[in-house]
Amino acid sequence: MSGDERSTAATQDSEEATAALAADGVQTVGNARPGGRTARTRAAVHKAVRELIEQNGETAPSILEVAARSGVHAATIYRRWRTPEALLLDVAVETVNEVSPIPVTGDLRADLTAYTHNLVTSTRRPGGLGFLNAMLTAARNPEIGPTGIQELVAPRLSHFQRMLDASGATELTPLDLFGLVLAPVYLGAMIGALPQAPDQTDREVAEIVDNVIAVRLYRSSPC
Amino acid sequence: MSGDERSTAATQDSEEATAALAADGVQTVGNARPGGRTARTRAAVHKAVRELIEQNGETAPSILEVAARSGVHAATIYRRWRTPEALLLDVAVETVNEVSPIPVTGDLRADLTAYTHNLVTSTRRPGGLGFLNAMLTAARNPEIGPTGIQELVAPRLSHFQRMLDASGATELTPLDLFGLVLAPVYLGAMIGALPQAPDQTDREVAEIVDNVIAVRLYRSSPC
DNA sequence: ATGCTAACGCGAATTGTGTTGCATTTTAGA
DNA sequence: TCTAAAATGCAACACAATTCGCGTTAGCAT
Repeated sequence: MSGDERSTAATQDSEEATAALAADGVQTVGNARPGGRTARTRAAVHKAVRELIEQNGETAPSILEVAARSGVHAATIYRRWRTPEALLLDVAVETVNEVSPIPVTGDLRADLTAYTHNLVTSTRRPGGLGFLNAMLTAARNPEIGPTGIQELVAPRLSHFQRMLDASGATELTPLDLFGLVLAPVYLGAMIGALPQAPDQTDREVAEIVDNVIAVRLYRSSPC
Repeated sequence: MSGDERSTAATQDSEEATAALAADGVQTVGNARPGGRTARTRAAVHKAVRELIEQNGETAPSILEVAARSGVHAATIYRRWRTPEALLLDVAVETVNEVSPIPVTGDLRADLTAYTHNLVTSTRRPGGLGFLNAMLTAARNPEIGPTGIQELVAPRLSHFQRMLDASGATELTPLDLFGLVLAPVYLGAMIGALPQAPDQTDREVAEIVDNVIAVRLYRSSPC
């Protein structure tokens, strides 16, 4: 958040998708004015949401709570985000893009290990399942639909593609990584299967990465 | 639902877990009386929930809607299930146990293929993501906690264990299947990555099963 | 069959959530 | 600087969700 008030500048190429969906409540009919006060209230609301999540753990904050904490009037929040789910999704997407970079060094195992370790750690934090929940809610929302979800996911998938390209892993697709890394980590966290001790985290991460390697090997030569 | 009114008889060993958590609103202080009318209203409510899900797709029904449709008074539903989430979870767990059997023939690939195919198909139905959502909500509920979730999942895991035992796949654990099969299918359905054409389903299923085989081979001999 | 009481139905009361009209402030452009 | 309109604050409002008290029904044990 630093000193700059304009929090509109999120991360990399995922911004359009975020703006297109999450903050869809905005009336951009005439000439929009995203600067100044608008950015300021947006930042205040986001900040309040993050703090509330930090406090309350997995219990999602209501719009009324966010309004009280941020000092922004509830009607304003309703007008801009429409529903608590949309607000949470907006914050979640922005947070993920800030917090979970996808490394591209050319060493597949190293990249995957770094990314997975980061992912596992983040799912343990209070509200760590918030992103999954926000995505799932969006996926179940008929207003958004499959197309909308894919727009949200697309930038992450393309980053995975870069990681794979850099290491020459042509046997794998971004969707494979999604299924072999993201999916088990999130659902593992969900059923509380992830180890709590930090030293066991490394073993868990290594196992997941090994699975990816195993699939890659199997596809290149089904011995 | 057949002719029998007592829907209390669910499936296999997952019943205790269901009763212990989902229907926790029941006052079992004195001498309980789960038969007769109680079972009848429970059946009516469950039936209404299923029908509403079938109609409305992914949009979760409210308690008021369920009350209207089932003919059971809303206050009664509130008293027994406390929240819509608990009700949905109750129905979801029961449905899964009825709809998704875990085959045990001794042939790992065959068992996995049958199970996965069933799973993929069920996630496509209206409300197919309802179970995932119900579990996730439960996982995020502090009242339930990690212990509660594990109780819900335990019976399924033990079934997976039987499947693995029968085929001598000692390299794999039930959690592996959870991470390699359940997780990717659910999250794949979530981001709309699953193919829609029925003939592509087989390819998708085969790919997932192959992944499991690959991991098993890799662990038995990391060539 | 008879009594005890859990479970239910009913309707009112309460709370919480989301909407709308209007005055005021603030932004972006002329 | 000045102006049109976008964004916000405010308060009243409409509506849905949840709880409560109380009388009635119906399992279950005796």
